[in-house]
Amino acid sequence: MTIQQVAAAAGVSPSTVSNLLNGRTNRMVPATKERIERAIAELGYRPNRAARQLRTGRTQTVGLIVPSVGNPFWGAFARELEVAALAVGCNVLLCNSERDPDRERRYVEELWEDGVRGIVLCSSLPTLDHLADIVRRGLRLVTFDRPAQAGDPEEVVSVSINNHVGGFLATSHLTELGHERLTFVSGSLAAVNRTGRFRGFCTALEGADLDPAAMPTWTAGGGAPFGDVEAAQVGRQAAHDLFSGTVEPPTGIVAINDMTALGFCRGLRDQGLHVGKDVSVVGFDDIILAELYDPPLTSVRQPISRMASLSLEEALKEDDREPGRSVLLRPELVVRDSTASPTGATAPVVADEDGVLQ
Amino acid sequence: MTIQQVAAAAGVSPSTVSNLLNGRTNRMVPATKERIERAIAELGYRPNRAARQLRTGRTQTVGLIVPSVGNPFWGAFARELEVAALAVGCNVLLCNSERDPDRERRYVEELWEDGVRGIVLCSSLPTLDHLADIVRRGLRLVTFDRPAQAGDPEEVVSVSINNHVGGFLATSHLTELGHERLTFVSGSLAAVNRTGRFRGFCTALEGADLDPAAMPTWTAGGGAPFGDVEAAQVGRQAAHDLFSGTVEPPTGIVAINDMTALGFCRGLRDQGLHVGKDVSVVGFDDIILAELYDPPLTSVRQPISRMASLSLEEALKEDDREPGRSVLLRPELVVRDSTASPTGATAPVVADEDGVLQ
DNA sequence: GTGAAAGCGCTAACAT
DNA sequence: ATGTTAGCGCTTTCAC
Repeated sequence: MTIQQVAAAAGVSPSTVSNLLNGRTNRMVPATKERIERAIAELGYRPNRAARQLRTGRTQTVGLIVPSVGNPFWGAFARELEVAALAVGCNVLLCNSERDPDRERRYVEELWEDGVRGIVLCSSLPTLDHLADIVRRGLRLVTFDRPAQAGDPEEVVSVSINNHVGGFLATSHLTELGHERLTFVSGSLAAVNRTGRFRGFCTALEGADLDPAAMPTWTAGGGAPFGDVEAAQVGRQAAHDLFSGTVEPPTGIVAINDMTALGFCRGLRDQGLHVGKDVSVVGFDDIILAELYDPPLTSVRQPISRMASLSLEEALKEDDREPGRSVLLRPELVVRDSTASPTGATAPVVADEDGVLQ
Repeated sequence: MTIQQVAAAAGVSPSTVSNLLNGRTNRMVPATKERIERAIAELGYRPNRAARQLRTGRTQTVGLIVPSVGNPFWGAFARELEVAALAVGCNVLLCNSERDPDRERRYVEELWEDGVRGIVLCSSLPTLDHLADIVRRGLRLVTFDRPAQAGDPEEVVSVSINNHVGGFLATSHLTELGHERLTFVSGSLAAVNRTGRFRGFCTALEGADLDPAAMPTWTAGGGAPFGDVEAAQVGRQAAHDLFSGTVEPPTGIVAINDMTALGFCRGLRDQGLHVGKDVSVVGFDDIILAELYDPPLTSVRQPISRMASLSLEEALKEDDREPGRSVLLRPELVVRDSTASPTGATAPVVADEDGVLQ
């Protein structure tokens, strides 16, 4: 089934069919349009993408590179992006980078050669140096959860939440409950979003007249930089380390994400401690399992649906770029049962029935 | 960067370069080979896919259609499939069907037009009628978790666990613990894998001299057929219904998957009941969160890594098809703390440290 | 062992 | 308002 056959069937030339296919219907008389449309329908014709792409150099595909779809947060985000893409007739090519710059580079090259319209990149690595040349060659790159950094190619746009605010919300929730010994638990901090959250943690502590430097700290064991799937393992390890050492352990935890938070809760349980009673835990992302967990996890929610459509929109934009544009959305704290005041009494919190803090 | 320029730089014709690119190195003298390879390296040449595909009609892409990557099980599977694909230089195009036949059909058509080598389909719908014509036109279709059914196009191959065995393992674990009132909790049973699990449930009951028909039943509320993301909601609703009615509730639950099981646990908690004490719950899939949950969830594990590589392999096979081939792998029961004997005493179970039943 | 040439299906100047 | 035409970059007979 080619455009030629359709043209023959409709008694017109291929270019007229092509014009119809590309929305230039103003260049033909309605009767012609109708004839072609009938021919297309009858023959069940669908244009060949490879030919189209070879000719125009463009595709209807965007690439999505996430650290790991094994992490439900990225799964959920991928799904939202796909919904947005579907609505505008676009495909999504999904890749897992495991936050490995080499692998990321390889995927980006691959996607670029595939002719993707743009790439939504979710790994938040400290620099984009490994991708700079491709961006300079014209790749439209959108970084998700990684605001533009000094040194980034200026063409890159970004969509993320304000991680500083997120870290701040999580932490001040704990200080307001009366916690004075807090620990920020994360795997490697070598990701832009992570340092943002950590800065928010420090800011909130200072706002509560607490000294960040005086807090019990935990650092992911050397060697293997944990991937996203191992996030839970990180949390579990942290709980073991923090509660079995000689240092007085914290009463509240801010975790880098929900998987880590849930792993931490698991680690607490390993030691017979109770989340929400002995220790308060705040997660980040508000994945679906936060609500399901026992106890339901207090978490900082990211508006992923909105973020997905914004990311897609940016990834598809043609040339009217606004270089270096960063969109920062506001996260919201969802208070559930994993946090309470350190004495055990729950502090009064005003929240709607979905748990969103007012 | 085109093949012409490489040819010019190496002082040969495009066809010789093409021969090299396609592994036909036996057709040229080693010196030529080397010269071309140097030219390719120096110019940083990479073949244009669109042109290649237009010419050959083939791609290096496989399609993957899952019910929803929002469900961590599918996220994990997608990741495994990608790993397998990466190893053989293949791309994966990921789609969420939400188990909607129309959407599925649309995606399959889309992928087919995109020239994918094959499609791995994970939705387990009762029939493949909506895809029969495309399969007949040559689409290489692999159904995951959906053994071939009577009426399927014979070209379709399948990879799945033996769901009957899985349902049996889950259920007999409970009967061996002494449970006599069991309920199978699932959303719509209109999926092949689901009926298999349910049959295993019945078989195990009969093996324990219990009458399936005498068990308390629960059926997903009418109207909206729950999608995969709503699986947790299904479980929660089931817990509410089963434990607030006039019928004597079950002491053990076999859930269709872990998300539903976790939702069920949440629902039990809503009513002040304790999983593993008041009620035993077995899930299915062994997603990463099963292990993290409180209490850790007993679940039927699917060997997804193995299943992913098998699926990919089948999807990529050229013409040497073995029509109707079904690969059935054996699931294994992972016993954790969400199951115990109805009296509250834990029955002795022999398991290795990872919880795998011996 | 290597090259010339045709053409995959489509689009977009450029005619008319 | 519609048609003619020249490729996009590659593969693959078929010559030599």
